[in-house]
Amino acid sequence: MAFTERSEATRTAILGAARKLFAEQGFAGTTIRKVASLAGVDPSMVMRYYVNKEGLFRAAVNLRLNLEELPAPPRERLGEAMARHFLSRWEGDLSDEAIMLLLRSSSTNALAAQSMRDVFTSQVASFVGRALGCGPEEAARRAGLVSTQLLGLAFTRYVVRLPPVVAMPAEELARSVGPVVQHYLTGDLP
Amino acid sequence: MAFTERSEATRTAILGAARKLFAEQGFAGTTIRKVASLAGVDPSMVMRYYVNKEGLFRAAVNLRLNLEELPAPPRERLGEAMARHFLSRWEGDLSDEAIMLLLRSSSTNALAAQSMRDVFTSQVASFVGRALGCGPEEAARRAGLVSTQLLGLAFTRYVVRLPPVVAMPAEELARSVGPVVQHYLTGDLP
DNA sequence: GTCTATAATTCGATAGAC
DNA sequence: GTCTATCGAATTATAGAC
Repeated sequence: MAFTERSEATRTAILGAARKLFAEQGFAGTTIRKVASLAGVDPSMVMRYYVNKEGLFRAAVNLRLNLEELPAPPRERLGEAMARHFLSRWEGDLSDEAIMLLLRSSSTNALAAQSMRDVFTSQVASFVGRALGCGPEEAARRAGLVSTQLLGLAFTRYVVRLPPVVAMPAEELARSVGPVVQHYLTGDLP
Repeated sequence: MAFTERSEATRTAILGAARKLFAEQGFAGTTIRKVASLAGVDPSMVMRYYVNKEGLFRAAVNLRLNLEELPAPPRERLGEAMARHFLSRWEGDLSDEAIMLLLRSSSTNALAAQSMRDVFTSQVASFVGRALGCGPEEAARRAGLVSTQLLGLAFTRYVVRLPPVVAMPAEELARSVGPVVQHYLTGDLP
């Protein structure tokens, strides 16, 4: 399909609104009407460009962790570097809508959970494999354990908003969680 | 209010069905009709006894971690004991509906998130304070960090169902995560 | 105590005029 | 490309008969 500039502007406005609402309210809580309203377009435009609600969600989910941007640190400081990388993505002015979207929706939406699995098996596990120079099976196990900690941090800080976890500055969290990630990366596995 | 035996049986049947469905489908995905159907009663009975959907949810949320049942282990094995306690609650035949309910609903429901905060500030933090004999502020910080790991484990294993985390037996997970919990309990804080 | 009937919304999706 | 009008389904919730 080819699109004119006009339609392209509408498409991106819809997508931006959808990302924001899916991230804030999850899949079920987001309605096509609200997305259209926030984007300033007619609800039928959403259907026209994205067919249905699932198509819109599928387009909105596009999480790149950009782990390749992480400057290769010495092996023994990899854990803290990873923790810092994730926290810096999540914090900041425009907080990472992609991860919040998956975090909020994967509890009740199969497609979101699948996307989360894809991200954390392909991107995280493959990064771990490259960084450690280990086989894919060991990389998957280590990446899985790393994910329990990093996703748990995101879940408690941004979704549940547990007061002591919210109160800690990102820098302090990176120093607390870093050694744990390091342990999962290079420590003994049971 | 006083209730007869007949109404009491209906009430508990409704509550059991509600717990199961809220745990599986979250707040938005659960409908009063489905709850009534599973409980084998008329939908209007649900309204009669629990006023509205929020009242039903409020009644269904009642999470006791039973940390007082945990036999006091030596201080240096507390981490693994806690990890094992949580995993043994979550695993097993009838898996812990209460935590799944909160886990699945707190992403998009404010009441569920509040309940999760209550549980992990009161029950977990107070347990940590007693077990370590430290002040409430330190206990809250340590309990918060412990929660990032334990909730993250539950989230990745039972909600996202990350393959490598699902594949590990509970015993292996306890041995992997135990030292981390131990570190948050008794290690240095930044 | 239990159930029928239905009100009042809301949502996703479609058809078609312009 | 954009919008109006609307369908059909599902939902929470209420009123009232039995």
